[in-house]
Amino acid sequence: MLNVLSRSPRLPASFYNRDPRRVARDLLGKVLIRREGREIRAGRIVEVEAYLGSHDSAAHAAAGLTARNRVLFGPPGRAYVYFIYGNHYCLNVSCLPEGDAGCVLLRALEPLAGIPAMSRARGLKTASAGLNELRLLSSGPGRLTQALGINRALDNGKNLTSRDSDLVIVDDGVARPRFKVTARIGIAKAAERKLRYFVTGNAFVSGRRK
DNA sequence: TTATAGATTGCCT
DNA sequence: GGCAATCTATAAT
Repeated sequence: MLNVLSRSPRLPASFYNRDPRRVARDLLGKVLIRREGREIRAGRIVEVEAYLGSHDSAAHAAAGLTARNRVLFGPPGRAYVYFIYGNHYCLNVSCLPEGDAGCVLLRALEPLAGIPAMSRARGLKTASAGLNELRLLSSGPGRLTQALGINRALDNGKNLTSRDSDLVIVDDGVARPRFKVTARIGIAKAAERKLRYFVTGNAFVSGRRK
């Protein structure tokens, strides 16, 4: 597993230099990897949401360029990490060329590697392989960042397409899975827009899985 | 300077 | 299913 993932190619900047809705769909089935020397923590992306630019009132970019959201207006393929509800970090990837905002929020991963390290980072007692324990690792946007040790000071603005980055998304050759599209979770504005994408039938998808 | 809402989670009933 | 915890970016005063 580790060898397969280590050999897998990173997604290039051109992958992210597109409409966030297209990027969101195509990220399903790809693998997010945190490298720590020879060790890695990794999970397959099974749930995402697209956030658009100024015409999407739910997006942080809707208010225009600010100190917090400047990464969204930068080049594609960068990590946009923000702190929310006084407790949680959320990880997004910037899309579209410099000057155009837009991103994809990563909402859930299926754990693949580094599970004991993820379990420790999440403060869970057991590293057991039961499905319930595994779901607690990275099913949810705040959970997956905690599991991979992602925070704003460390990772905001990081180039996910760079060779020497310790945070990357790779394509390990698994075909894009079937997916469903629904409204986004936890937002009040533009709540009717169908911009959430998740893998059909996957147990690691957070929230409602209809 | 003060107020408020928020792309969540986990614990309680 | 309900709701408190916890803090910061941004809006309002």
